[in-house]
Amino acid sequence: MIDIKPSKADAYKFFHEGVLAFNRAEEQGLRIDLEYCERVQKELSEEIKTILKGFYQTRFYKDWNRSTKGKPNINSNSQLGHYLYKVKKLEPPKTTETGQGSTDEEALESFDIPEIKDLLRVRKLKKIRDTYLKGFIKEQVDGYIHPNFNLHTVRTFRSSGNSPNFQNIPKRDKEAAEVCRKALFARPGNHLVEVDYSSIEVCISACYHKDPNMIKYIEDPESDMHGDMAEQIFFLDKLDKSIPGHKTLRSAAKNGFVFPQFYGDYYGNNAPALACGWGGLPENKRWGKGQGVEREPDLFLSDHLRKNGIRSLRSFTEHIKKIEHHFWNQRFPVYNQWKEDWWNEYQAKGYIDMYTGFRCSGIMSRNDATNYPIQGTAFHCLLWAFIKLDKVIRKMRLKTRLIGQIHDAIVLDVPPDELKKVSKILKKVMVDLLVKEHDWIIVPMAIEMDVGGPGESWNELKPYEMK
DNA sequence: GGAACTCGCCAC
DNA sequence: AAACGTGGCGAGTTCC
Repeated sequence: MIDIKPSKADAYKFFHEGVLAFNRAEEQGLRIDLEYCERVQKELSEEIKTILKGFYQTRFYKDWNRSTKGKPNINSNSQLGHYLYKVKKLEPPKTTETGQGSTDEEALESFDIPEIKDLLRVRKLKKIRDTYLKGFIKEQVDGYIHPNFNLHTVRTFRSSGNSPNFQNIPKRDKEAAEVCRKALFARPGNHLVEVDYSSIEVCISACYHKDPNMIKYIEDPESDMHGDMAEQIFFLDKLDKSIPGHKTLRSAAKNGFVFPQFYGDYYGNNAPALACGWGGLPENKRWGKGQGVEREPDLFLSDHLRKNGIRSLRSFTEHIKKIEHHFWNQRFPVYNQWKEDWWNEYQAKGYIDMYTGFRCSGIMSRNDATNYPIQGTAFHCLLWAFIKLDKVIRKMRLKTRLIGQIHDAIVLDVPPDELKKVSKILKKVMVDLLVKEHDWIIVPMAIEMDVGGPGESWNELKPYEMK
């Protein structure tokens, strides 16, 4: 069978159109509340000052100060590392790429030294103040920022962003997300809208490996891959879906096992991450009674695991090793075989081709070779929709503006009287047309939309019923 | 005094 | 046998 794919020329034309569409979005930009940014910067500076005032009085700081040749600097992680690991001779919980004792949040938290908690708090506040608020102010012109989107910087042919980077504004950390996103708005009276593809990398991976079990998970709305993995990992039965801890355990399975496995991680890293996810680690290599999330009233997860013969990280790791084997050999064997075949093909040819006509060459690891096509192609779905939407919106002379993009999501500025119409166009273009015009998309695609009220910030978006 | 590097941390 | 993919950016540090 002849495999018809877009050519490199098509890929070039596609990115050329993408650059133009992104450029129009950059020109639009989004509104920032400059006064808010400046006020919060000052408030953060005050809080930092107060924390440091106390910190400078501590024995911890004075010892550090004495042991450092030259000017002491509390922003210097190399000084902190020197003090903790050379002067105080603490054992580094982990090391960096270059073999130095790590001073990241996870490493520092393991010490339970109150002064270090202050330093971590300061680090977090400075991140918000200096990377985000300061970045917005720096790039602001007449109350608008114009984030840049690039198509020429990424090995996988994804996009990147800068000045400011619109693609890494805090979201998971509630405090940081609120402070940063409260600065950003649609035009006065308009809705800020964010529409994203659901699990797009999982869908696109299925288009490559065509694993029937994975396709079933995608097609059946009643099925739940992460829920199933949580059941298997934590010895839960079906009834457990109604218990309060289920949500925690499901997201532990999703973020501690399933996604890392898809990126090429292994059980040895998954087990400690999972144990953190339910609250059994890192303090205890062996867990006692009454630890972790409550599985049901008076039955904690540590007790539940003990009942199933898992009393320590060691036995939990063995358990996860078996689950990994099952995951790739029983649950998704076709995906597993595809990874093997794909890797062999790369080794034979020296490059990999995507459905979208792009070719990645150069030295790649096993994980690279299987991750790149999925990551790139997933983004190309978004880009295809972005280009199409840009055309449709202009042709229809709508006042709605495309203003940015975050790999699998599009951000728009929408007047109230266009909201309903735009939500229909989004569904039509991002789902119906995308699938119709790409014959290699063999699974259903889905989108979700969040909308802010008129005049509300990016922090206030709520789910929107698209119908 | 700037380029290049390291580290940490934000996003998907 | 080996062992998590892609970026940007601020601050500190080192090199020239």
